[in-house]
Order: sequence, then C-alpha cells, then structure tokens
Amino acid sequence: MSDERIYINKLANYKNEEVMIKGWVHAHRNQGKMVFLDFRDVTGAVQGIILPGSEAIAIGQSLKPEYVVAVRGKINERPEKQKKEGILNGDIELEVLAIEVLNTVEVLPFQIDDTILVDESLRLQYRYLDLRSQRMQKNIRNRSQLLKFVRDFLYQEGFAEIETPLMSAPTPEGSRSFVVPSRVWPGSFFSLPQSPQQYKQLLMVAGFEKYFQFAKCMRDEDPRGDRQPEFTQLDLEMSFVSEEEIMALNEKLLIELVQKNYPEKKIQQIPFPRMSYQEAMEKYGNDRPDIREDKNDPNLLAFLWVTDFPMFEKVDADNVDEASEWTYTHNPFSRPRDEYMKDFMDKKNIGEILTTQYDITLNGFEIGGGSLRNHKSDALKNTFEIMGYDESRIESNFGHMLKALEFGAPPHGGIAWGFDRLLMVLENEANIREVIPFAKTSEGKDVMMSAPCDISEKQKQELKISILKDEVKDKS
RNA sequence: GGAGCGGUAGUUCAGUUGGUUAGAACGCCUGCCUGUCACGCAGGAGGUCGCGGGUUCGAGUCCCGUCCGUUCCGCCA
Repeated sequence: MSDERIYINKLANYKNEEVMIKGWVHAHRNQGKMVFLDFRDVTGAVQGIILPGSEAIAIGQSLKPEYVVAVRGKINERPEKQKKEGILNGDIELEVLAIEVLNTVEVLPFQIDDTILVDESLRLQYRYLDLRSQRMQKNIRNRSQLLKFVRDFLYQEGFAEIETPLMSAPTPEGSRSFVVPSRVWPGSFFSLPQSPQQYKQLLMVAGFEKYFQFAKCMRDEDPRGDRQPEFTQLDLEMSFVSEEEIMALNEKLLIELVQKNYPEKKIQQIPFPRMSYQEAMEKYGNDRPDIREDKNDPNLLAFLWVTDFPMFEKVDADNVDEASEWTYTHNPFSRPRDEYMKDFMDKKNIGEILTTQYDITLNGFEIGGGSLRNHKSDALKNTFEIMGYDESRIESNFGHMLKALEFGAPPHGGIAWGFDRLLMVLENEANIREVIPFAKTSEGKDVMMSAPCDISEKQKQELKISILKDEVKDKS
C-alpha cells in the first residue's frame, strides 16, 4: 500500500484495500478485547474498529477524543446488521492495522459538541476549539462559500475587486474611529476605516465604474448582539446608474445567493417589497420592520427595501458641539432625490428633502444600505453648509473630496451589506459572533489574544506616547 | 455613560430562612467488557463558591465595592 493520505469522504472508493487516513479521534468506545474509534478529518468521519488480537489494540485503548492520528487500515463492508443508512461511511468501516499518534490532548476546557451552551468568554478564549464544533464548522464554511458566491457573481457582472487602505485619515463624521499612532510622525495618527466610503467614490472618479470589496470596517462603538467593533462589509459602487439599477442588481444577487446556497429557505416575496421610511416608522416604529408572515418559520426570509428617507434631521438639543440645527440622517455624501434638488441647493424646506437612500432589511435586521452620491462638488459642499460647517472646516475635512469631484466625476452610487449580519440571519443564529471566526466580546476585547493590551515602554517612547495612569482601568 | 441578568469541580448547573464534611450530570483517572456507534458497568480523584471588604457566634447564601461575561438603552456616515 502507499503512504498517500486518503480523505475520509473518499474511503468508499477503497473497499477491501489498505489505506492511510489522518485526522482526529472523534469518539472512543473501548469494548475490552476490541475497540471502536470514530475518526474525523475535514471531509467527514468514519468508524474504525480494532479487532481482537490486533497489534494496534494497546495503542487503540490509550487514545482519547481529539488525539491527532495517522491510521493505517483496511476498508471493509460493515456486517449487514451494523450498517447505518443515510450517513457518510455508514456502510463501511476501517479495520485498524496500525496507529501513529501525531499529537495528544490535555483535559479540554470544554467538550466539543454543543459549545453554544458553554460560557461565551471561554469559547472565545479557546476559539480554535470552539471552531472544531460541527455548528461552527458549518457557519464558517458557509461563510466561505458565500464569499465565493458573491465574488463569482460580481466578477461575472464586470466588477473589479479593489482593496482600499486600512490606515487612513479620520473622518470627523459618523462613528468614532479607532486610531493608530504614527512613529515616523510622532503625535499624528492614522485612523482605521469605519467604511471605505470615500475611497470607493474616488475609485469612481478614477473610472473603474464597477467596484466591490469585502471590506473590514472598524467602529469604536459599544458592540451589540448584531454588531461588532470590527466587521465585514460587502462594499460596492457603480457609475452611471440609477437607484433602480443598483437595487435590481443587489436583489438579483441576494435571491440567487439564497436559492443556490440555502435551497431549504423560502423568500417571502419576490420582487422584494418596498416601504417608505415614513410608513415603516408609523406602522412598525422602526426603520427595519420585520414583515415575516410567520415569525416561527426558521426558513422564511422576508427581504424589504426601505426608501424615501429624509436627508436631514434636527440635531439633538444636547449636542452643543454642532454648528447647525441640521445633520444628515445616513451619509453626508448622499444625493437628494431629483425632485428635491432645487430645494436642497436653495437650502429651503430642509426637513422635507428626501434622499436617494435605500436600505435592505431582512427579518427585522438592516443588512445593507446605500444611495446615489452627490457627484458635483457644489452639491456635496452644500450638504456641509446646511450642516453649518464654515469654509475652513469644509476645506480641511472634505477638501480632497470636493476637489476630486471637480475633475470629471461620473454620477455614481452604491451600497454596502453588513455581511456578518446577513450570514447571522441566514444561519438562524441569535448572535453575530456565531458567524465570525474570531469575534470580540461585548466589551470589545479579544480574550484569546488578550487585546487590547499595554505596549512596551520602548514602543511608547518611539511613539512619544505617555499614559495618564489615573485613567487606566484596574484589571486585578 | 446607564439599566437588567449571570459568575459554585475541567464543563453545564443545583444549593432551602444564614447553620455539620458544598452536590448532580458530563468530562478526567483506574478496573471490567467481542459489534459498539452519546457504548455499558463498577470504583476514584477533582472546589480560593470571580476578587476585595463588611455584617454575624457562623456567609456560596445578606450588605458595599470591584472585575469579568451577556442583553438592552445611549451610541452606531
């Protein structure tokens, strides 16, 4: 026989032959004179049997779950009474001839079966074990499959996948950003992106016309069950398009994604229904209504477009820092709907102006949102003026964008999906951490790597950073 | 920043009105077991009751503080 390793899901092709498998001990049933061992690799599991009198009996008895082994054995048909229908290798078993232990196991911090029941900080601390569980394997593999599906679809549609920087300048708008101190420029900081918004618009100015990216985004806000400080967006942007064209493309992608990858699921309504922001707020009290007809059906998916958002809203009275009574509702780069463009430019009836913003919701979760953008410099500048920014603030914060729009920027628009959140709903998980390989806790910590953490004095000196000791949390 | 819930064996949990030596299941260790498949059976080891302080003759249990986890609000182009 050869020493070539055979994957467990291919063993049925080797009946009455000797093979070598490699993987983990999944279960161990010691009968005394004979031993049953379930072996598992990335492709599946198979039952091994060590027959009475076998030379492998002693080592077989000493194995424990999660030992890593290389096993030589012969593939036999199972005795008729022992055959199991409908499961991989249910009709065969591996007659173990020799076992090499490649690694052993200490007492595990938890058993690798229903890890959903285990305390979550333990699961996150030993994520590499948690990920061995069947449920997490399924979630992360399906995640991988969806990444590929979306990529294939968008490449087919003529999109270019383009990466944008993680180290950039802070956007003074929107969510709080994580910052990275610069060593070369002490006292200066990079900012991690809350979204690639500006870069993707600049790619439209650059003439790429159809861009997408699976973009890591970071927001320094308190996490929630459906929110992590670091997450993945499917970010896309297109030039020379209407709202309808962007929505149609995304709708097609979502429908195919569900039908090809989750055939057991049913989409409640195709084409996806639409609802105005006003109707959503009046009927459901929020802007991401759950319109499922049967909320107990785990396979029912109710997509809904929410549109007709107001472009501006009044600033909270207690937010004394604001220069104006108005702020944008979603995105300062959004373009108003055509029929409001005149009022917008005239700064009239500001509260009445509706934007081109469209959100896609699923079963009560906002899984994406986008808009057409103001592609003319004076229009974008007008947004900041309505928000009460003075000339120098506009210039210093957004001068580069206003400038870019002066050099032949095409009309453009796009959307970004909360990829993790979409996956959470598709996998029927109650929590976004269940679909993120290495998630952070609800206090935003990585308990496996112990991050964030202190850095060395040398590093602080290089960065010219000193810590205000009184402000540091006592972690004793 | 605020509110709720939780923290007891490796894990998941129980623990009565504050009262003797803190229990169960799974896991772990030892032994037995020739068709098991969540194998079974018998025995055993394993505890800073998150941490600190207080009340009390006596605290897992009551009080204060703190740390950690989680959910929600605030926050989240």
